[in-house]
Amino acid sequence: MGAPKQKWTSEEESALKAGIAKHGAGKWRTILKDSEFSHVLRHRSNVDLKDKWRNMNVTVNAAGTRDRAKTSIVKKPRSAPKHEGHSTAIVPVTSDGDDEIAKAIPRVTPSSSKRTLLRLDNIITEAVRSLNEPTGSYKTAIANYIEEQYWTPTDFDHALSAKLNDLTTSGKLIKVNRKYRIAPSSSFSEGRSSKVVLLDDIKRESTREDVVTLTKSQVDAELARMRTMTAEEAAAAAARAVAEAEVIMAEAEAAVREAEAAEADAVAAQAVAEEAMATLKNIRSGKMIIRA
DNA sequence: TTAGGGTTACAG
DNA sequence: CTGTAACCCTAA
Repeated sequence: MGAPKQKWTSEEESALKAGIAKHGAGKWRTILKDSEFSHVLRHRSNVDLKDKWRNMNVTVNAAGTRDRAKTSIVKKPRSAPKHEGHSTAIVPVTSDGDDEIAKAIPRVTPSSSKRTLLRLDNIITEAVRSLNEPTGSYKTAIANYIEEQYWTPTDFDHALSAKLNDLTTSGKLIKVNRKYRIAPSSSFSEGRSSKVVLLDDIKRESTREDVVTLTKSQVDAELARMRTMTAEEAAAAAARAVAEAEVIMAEAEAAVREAEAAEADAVAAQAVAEEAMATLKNIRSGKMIIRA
C-alpha cells in the first residue's frame, strides 16, 4: 500500500527536459536542486529523473527510428565498421574542435505523439532568463552564454541578431538601451516560489511552426552518446546521423524557399546541419575524437 | 551519485 | 498474456 505507481505529469516531464537542456543529461542532482525545477520535481528523486529520462529515450528510439528516408535521400552507408583495426585511431584533428562534443545535451521527447523541438527562440529566451540581469543583457552576453552551452554555427551572430529583433517585435523580449530582457507579461511572480512555465511556452511555440525540425539538439545528443560508444557503434551512429542531417538540411532549404518571410531559424538550422554533417563525416572517415 | 540491470505494477 | 513505465538494487 505504499506507492501504487506515480506516473509522470507533463509538467514534470517539461521540467526534466528543461533541466537537462540547461544542466545537461546526467546531472540529476543538480537539476533537482535547481530552484527552477525543485518545486515541480519535489516528489521525485535523482534516480527517478534518471529512470524517466531513460524511459523517454527508449520510447523515442523505438518509435523514432522510422521517420527517415523521406524524399530521395535513401542512401544509408552501412559499411563503416569492418576494417577498423588501427585506422580508427586517435587523431587530434583540428585541435579547436575537441570540445564541441562534450557540452549541453538537450533532447527531443514525444509528449503525446508530436516532436517537441528546441529552437533558437527558446535557447535565446533561456539564455536571457538564465543570465538574469535586472536591467537586461547585451547581445554579446547572450551570444557568449549560448556559445558556452552550445556550439554555434558559422553565421550564428547574424541569425542571433535577426532572432533577437524578431523576439523583440513579437513582444517576447523587451529591448532597452541595447539590452534584452524577458517580457514581464509572461508569468513571473515574486522571487519566492518560481513557477516555471518555460516548457509550456516552448510547446505552444513549437506546434505553431514546426517547419524546421530540431537540428542541433538531436545531433548533439547523438554526438554525446557516441562518446560512450565503441568505434563500431560510433561509426554506425555517425552514418545514421549524417543521413539524418541530410534530411534536415533538405527540410531547412525547403523552409527557406517556401517561407517568404525568410525565417532566420531556417538559415540557422541549415548552418547547423552543415556544421554537423562536416563533423560527423569527419568522424565517419575514421577521425575519431577521444577525450581522456 | 550515477549508470545499468532487474523487478513490479498497470494498460492494452 | 505481453509490453511499457515506474520502481528497486547495486556496482563503480
